[in-house]
Amino acid sequence: MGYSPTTKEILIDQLRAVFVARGYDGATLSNLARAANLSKASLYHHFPGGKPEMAAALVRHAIADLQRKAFQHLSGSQPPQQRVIAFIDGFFAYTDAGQSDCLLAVLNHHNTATGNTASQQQTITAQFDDWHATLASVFEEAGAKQKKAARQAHDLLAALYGALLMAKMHHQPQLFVGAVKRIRKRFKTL
Amino acid sequence: MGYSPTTKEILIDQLRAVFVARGYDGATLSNLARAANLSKASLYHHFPGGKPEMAAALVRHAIADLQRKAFQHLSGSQPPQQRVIAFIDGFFAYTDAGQSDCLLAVLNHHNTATGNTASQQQTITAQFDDWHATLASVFEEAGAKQKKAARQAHDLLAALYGALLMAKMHHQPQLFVGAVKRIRKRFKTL
DNA sequence: GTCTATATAATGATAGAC
DNA sequence: GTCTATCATTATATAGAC
Repeated sequence: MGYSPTTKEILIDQLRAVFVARGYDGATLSNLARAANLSKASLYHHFPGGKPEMAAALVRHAIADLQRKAFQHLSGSQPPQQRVIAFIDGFFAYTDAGQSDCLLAVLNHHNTATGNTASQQQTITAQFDDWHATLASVFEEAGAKQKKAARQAHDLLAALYGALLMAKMHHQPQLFVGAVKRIRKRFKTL
Repeated sequence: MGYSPTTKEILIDQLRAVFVARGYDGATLSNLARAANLSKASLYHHFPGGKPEMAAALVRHAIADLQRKAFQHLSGSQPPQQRVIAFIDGFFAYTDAGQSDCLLAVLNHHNTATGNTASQQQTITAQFDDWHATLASVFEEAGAKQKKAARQAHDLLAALYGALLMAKMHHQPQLFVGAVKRIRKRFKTL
């Protein structure tokens, strides 16, 4: 049987699209309300704290989503090489084959934005530190020493996010598809 | 004798810092005026077109800066391998060793922002397409076939921008230093 | 839960003095 | 070239009816 998203999950996804496309400051309540087919007042019913609370909920949701779709695969019982590949494919799925940007990367940028609390940034940074450690431990399992494993983990994440960014700069989401294929090959033999 | 920046160049650099830190929508005229030690009205004297004109001038400036510091080195008379290394080092210098973000990447994101004209995005995209072609041609000179050279160029740019982004996500600009060293090694033998 | 209407603050932008 | 003062618009946020 299929998965039925709750109405709140639908709402969150509609809001996420606006934040991803326009950034924190570019996402106005009018934009958000229009995307959700709601009035601004109704948005305040769902998120009494306004935009900061929306962003906080979206960040939590995005972290859970990326964890479930990609990093989850690093904790399986398969050999480490296979887990890394599964992670890469999961990340590919998370970005919708390069057509959707990562909300965490988008929201992380605005360091000093007005209502975008510093704690949000801290949450994102802490999560990425954690993810990096998880990925590095898999590379250690595969035989790499600690420092090398940390470097490999960093390079893999940079390659994925860099490919996503470059595809966006060239306005060719397809470039991400090819880039991920090459990243896959590069990390197939650790 | 040292290089003396004009007052307008100083102004542009002050404004650039705000746009890089806060993005297009997050950079308010109050922010910009404060950073430049000017009133909002004075900013309109220098840029009668307001924020869009500022952004246009900043994009032109950033393109010239990145061209001069990094991509310029691809057009030398040295062997292609040395030119690629010089380009990587130039990009490293452009980002101030990973401590400064690339304005072009920042402004490219906000696709549908209010006053951020679509033509600005087109300018950036066209410039990156051009830079990619230049870099690919150097890889071709080094012996790679057309398609492989294009892939190598894409992967190098993705690696550099990805490393910059990841260092920012982890709030550790130092990570960029190490990442660039590894990118250097990886592309030393084409 | 959703809406209309409204309050308050901030933003982009201009007029005009110096 | 710079400023203060001001305007029109938009933004965030709330009140209160249904």
